[in-house]
Amino acid sequence: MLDTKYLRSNLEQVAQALKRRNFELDVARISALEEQRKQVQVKTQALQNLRKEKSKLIGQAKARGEDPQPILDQVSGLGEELAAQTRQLTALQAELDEIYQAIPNLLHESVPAGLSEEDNQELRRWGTPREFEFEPKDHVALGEFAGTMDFDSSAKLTGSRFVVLHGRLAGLQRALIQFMLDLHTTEHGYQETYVPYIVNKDSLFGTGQLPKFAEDQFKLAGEQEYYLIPTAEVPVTNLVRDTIVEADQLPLKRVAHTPCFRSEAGSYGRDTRGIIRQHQFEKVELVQVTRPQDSYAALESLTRDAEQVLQRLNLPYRVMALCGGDVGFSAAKTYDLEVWLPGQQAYREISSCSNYEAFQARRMKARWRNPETGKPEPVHTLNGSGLAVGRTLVAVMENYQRQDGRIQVPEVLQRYLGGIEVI
RNA sequence: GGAGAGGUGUCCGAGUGGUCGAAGGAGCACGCCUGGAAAGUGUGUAUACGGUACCCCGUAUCGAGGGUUCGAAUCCCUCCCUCUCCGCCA
Repeated sequence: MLDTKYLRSNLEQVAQALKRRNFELDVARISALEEQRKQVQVKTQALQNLRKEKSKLIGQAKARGEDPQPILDQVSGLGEELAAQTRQLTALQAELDEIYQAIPNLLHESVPAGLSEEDNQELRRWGTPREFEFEPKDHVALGEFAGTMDFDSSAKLTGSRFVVLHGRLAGLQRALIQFMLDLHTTEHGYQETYVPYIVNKDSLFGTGQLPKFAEDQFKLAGEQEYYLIPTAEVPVTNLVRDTIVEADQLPLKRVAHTPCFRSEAGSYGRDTRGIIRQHQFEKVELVQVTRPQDSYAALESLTRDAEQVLQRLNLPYRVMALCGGDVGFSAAKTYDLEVWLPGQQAYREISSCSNYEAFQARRMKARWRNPETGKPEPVHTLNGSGLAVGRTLVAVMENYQRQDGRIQVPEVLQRYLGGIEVI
């Protein structure tokens, strides 16, 4: 959510700024509604004031043992008028809230112009794609050859976009998770956090998945309105919802491994082969909560923390600055890490690191006490995958494959697999 | 699942129909005291929206939503959460 005060007093500028992300703001409608709201609000509050004054007089009259009837006569009919005004005000506010909640975050000035992912800007590359002396296979072929990646079973158990991993490959995924958690907790200063995989709608609203992206979520049946988490960003960031963090507690740096659940509505044709796009996947997520002045430095360091995982695994990647049209709804700026996949002969997204500035914090009422003003002010929130485990597994399989179809175990992972070097 | 207690400001905590945005304390900020500090002491210290404009004024908010009433933190209903005891259970 944008700062409504700022939005109201800078409507035209905001509308102009939002064009960079291809979003049309209905300035005329908002102005008209706001004007109406103001009128109704002033009238409502005047009536409330009148009621309060008269009620006070009644109380005082009664205390003196006088007959309050004359004053009671004065307020007859006031209740209905007030109720009508209140209904109108509530309706107007609901309409405005709906509009405001659907407005995406403002972009940081450094975000490159552009409308689609073709306009994303490559910032740097690391590593050199390996020269194969044979035709490299993709992860599906490798997994099926070894009998460790089983789509027949997952289709039987559940349906499409799920996978069953067997034996050493399942172990390799577990090793990746542990490696990532260990790296971020021991070398990058993140505190490991375990969180629920089911959250309520307030949490999803706080990070911006609701109300606009309800169809992307798995909603549970039952009396409670519960959802499976689409990413650990939701429970971990919402830890600071409705709280005031002391200045000396910032930055908060948290890392969590969770499964993630996404309906993938609207991506029916895409990435149907393999485990690139699944309804359920593992992810290690980095979350930071910072003072506003620190958030862009934090975005750089958080991105480097994610990059470290790829570097230690010796996987070639590139860093992309997403263009205005490709930055997500809640983010002000996003870097994507794309890993080289020999099976696809392409760089594919494996991490997305974003600064949300105060956008999520305002929705969540997550604040810190600014020592300079003494006032509670919204914090800045950031998160990034460090990394998407399923896709990292794909990258390891494809980059470390041997001609015989077996997979060399990256050195940093061997200690997690009892020292074995090949699976 | 059964029985009971409770949810109030940054925190603790009083308040059971009217003068309550809310006693008291802690914390924090500023001042006094001090060579300096501690102690002591004085003052201040919620958020949102609106009006007016930087001086204030109004309205709302005491877990959430509804109701009763001229008037609700206080009474009634529904829901959520926390704690204690019992039962069941990984």
